[in-house]
Amino acid sequence: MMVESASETIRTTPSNQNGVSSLSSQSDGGGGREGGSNGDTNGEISPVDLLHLQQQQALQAARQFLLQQASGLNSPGSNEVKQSPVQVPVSMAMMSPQMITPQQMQQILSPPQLQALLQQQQALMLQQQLGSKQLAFQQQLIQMQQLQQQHILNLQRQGLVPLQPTATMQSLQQAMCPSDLQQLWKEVSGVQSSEDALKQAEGLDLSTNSSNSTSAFAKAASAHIPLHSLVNGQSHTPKRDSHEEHAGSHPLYGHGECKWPGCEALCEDMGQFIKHLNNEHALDDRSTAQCRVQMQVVQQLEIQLAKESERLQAMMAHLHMRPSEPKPFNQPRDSEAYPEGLPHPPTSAATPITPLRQGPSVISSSSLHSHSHSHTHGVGPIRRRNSDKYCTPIASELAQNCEFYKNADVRPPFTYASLIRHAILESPDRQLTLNEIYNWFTRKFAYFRRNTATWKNAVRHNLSLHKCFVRVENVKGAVWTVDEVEYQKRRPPKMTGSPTLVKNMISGLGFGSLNASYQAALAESSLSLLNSPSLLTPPSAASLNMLHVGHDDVSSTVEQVNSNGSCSPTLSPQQYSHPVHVKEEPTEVEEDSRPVSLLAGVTHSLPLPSDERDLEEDLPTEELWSTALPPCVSFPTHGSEV
DNA sequence: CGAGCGGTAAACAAGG
DNA sequence: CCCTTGTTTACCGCTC
Repeated sequence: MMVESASETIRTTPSNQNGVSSLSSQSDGGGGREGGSNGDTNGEISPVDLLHLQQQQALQAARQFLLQQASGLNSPGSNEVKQSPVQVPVSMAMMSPQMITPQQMQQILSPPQLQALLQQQQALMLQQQLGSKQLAFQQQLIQMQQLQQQHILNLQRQGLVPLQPTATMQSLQQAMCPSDLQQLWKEVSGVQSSEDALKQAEGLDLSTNSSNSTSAFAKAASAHIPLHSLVNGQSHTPKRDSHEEHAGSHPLYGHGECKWPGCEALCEDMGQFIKHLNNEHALDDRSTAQCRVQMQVVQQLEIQLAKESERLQAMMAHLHMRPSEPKPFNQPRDSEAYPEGLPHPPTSAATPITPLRQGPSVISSSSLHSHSHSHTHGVGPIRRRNSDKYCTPIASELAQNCEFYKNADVRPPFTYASLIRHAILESPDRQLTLNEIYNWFTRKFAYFRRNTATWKNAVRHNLSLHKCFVRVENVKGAVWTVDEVEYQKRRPPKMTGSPTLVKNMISGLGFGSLNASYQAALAESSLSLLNSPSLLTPPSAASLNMLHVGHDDVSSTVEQVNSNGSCSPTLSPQQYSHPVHVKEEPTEVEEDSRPVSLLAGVTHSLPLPSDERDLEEDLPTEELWSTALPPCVSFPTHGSEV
């Protein structure tokens, strides 16, 4: 009835102001993270340096090209231009070339244009060997570099480019020859162009997306250095993120958080962190186990990187033959297509967009509601009782498809209550303010970057409605905590043995489970474009092991935390949140500043064997088992556990 | 068919 | 006065 129309209006109204305002602080920050990627200077000229040089040349060239275009020097007949015409806005052309700053360029040019410029000019550059000019333009290079990063941030902000992938991309760039690099840029620009077009066609409020992710993106970008070192498998830690450096010069400390896998404990300063490190991560079985896992992670990533690089080269080689053929890796953007595929964008050169039902439970569920729903609210209700409550371990689900949800405008197949709970439990203190919950939603799900009025209302509604959410007064206001007991209580035992459920679960978990997690882990470190068949290649025993563990991962982070202080699910709510531990810092910043990097992602999936044990004991929530269960296994009823 | 659940909408109040 | 936060009620659709 009126509901529909109402929702429609809501959907179209730019109601995202809240999110924007709350997160607006990040804005410009993305700018000059230059230090990271190229800052490390050694006397020697390594291949990496050379590649950087190439990059810079391309950037410089892009700038030159831009200037040329601005001054009307660009000849439309140029091959490169023909390939991907770049229209420079009038405003641009009217500007004096000398006055154009990278920032201005960024503002003037759309990301696709920028990318196109980069690629075109890079091609020109390389061909004409204009490298000799580079010294004269060193300053410009730096600017362009910043521009590039800003641009990437922009893209990420729009959800067009996954966070981690960016980091990986840089690694890849550094590992590839110039021509490859050039090609890569082409690939990216192509995708972005199309995706951009789609977005714009959709009339989506890009600003909305940008609102919350921006700072996160910035951080992610800044976090690419550690990642890079990680991917390279070198122990040498290149110049770390400047932030981290300043914050305290410990690799495991940054943004006020302990970066020990799965920890994320808040530490106000270095001293506190050191203390925490010594206390919580002393040399014990657990820590060593975590180290081992981390090593596996690194190993696996290295292997995967090699594979992906190889594949990428093959792809590029292939595409080079047929430049007209659009890059297949970009997934359909619309929310309809996504649910069909895997949470990890399944489309690839080899796998057309066939509705794979194998995927993680998400698929079945999300496609389920998106289709079964009669609501016309731009987005079907989350409605997904079965999977949510009994089947889909939200934690593992999120762990697996974190990247997917982050970038795809797909409604997560979880109830609000589940999501809220997860958000809260995932927080360091197991307590969040309403606004923090909002931020979590927007940060984790592209979907929740719009229709803010609707879902925020739903969040509040759920918080108030469900007993499992406990409001705790704080010095600085109120925070919400989870009463796990209540939460478990509200899961009726009715589900036991429901045929439907089992069916769902089986189909949901299917064989996709392991691979899904594997992909998820990789997704953390791979470009979305890397989501191709090879990702599905059976992981090594080690990786399997790791990933298997990784499954519990998010839950583990949660559970693990729980196990820290109090371990039993039967504990009182209070134990999940020491009531009066208030966060001091601006939460948005802190939250967003969390480097959502591969490292972080993988980190989550670090629960070691020991942790696994703990987890099982600690929180026999649904999260656990889907993850631990092999595909197609009968499911113990969740209710029976509690 | 009804109960229960989840999602959505909306009214309202309190506080900043 | 507006916005945020929080509570509450009502309704709808879905599943069981």
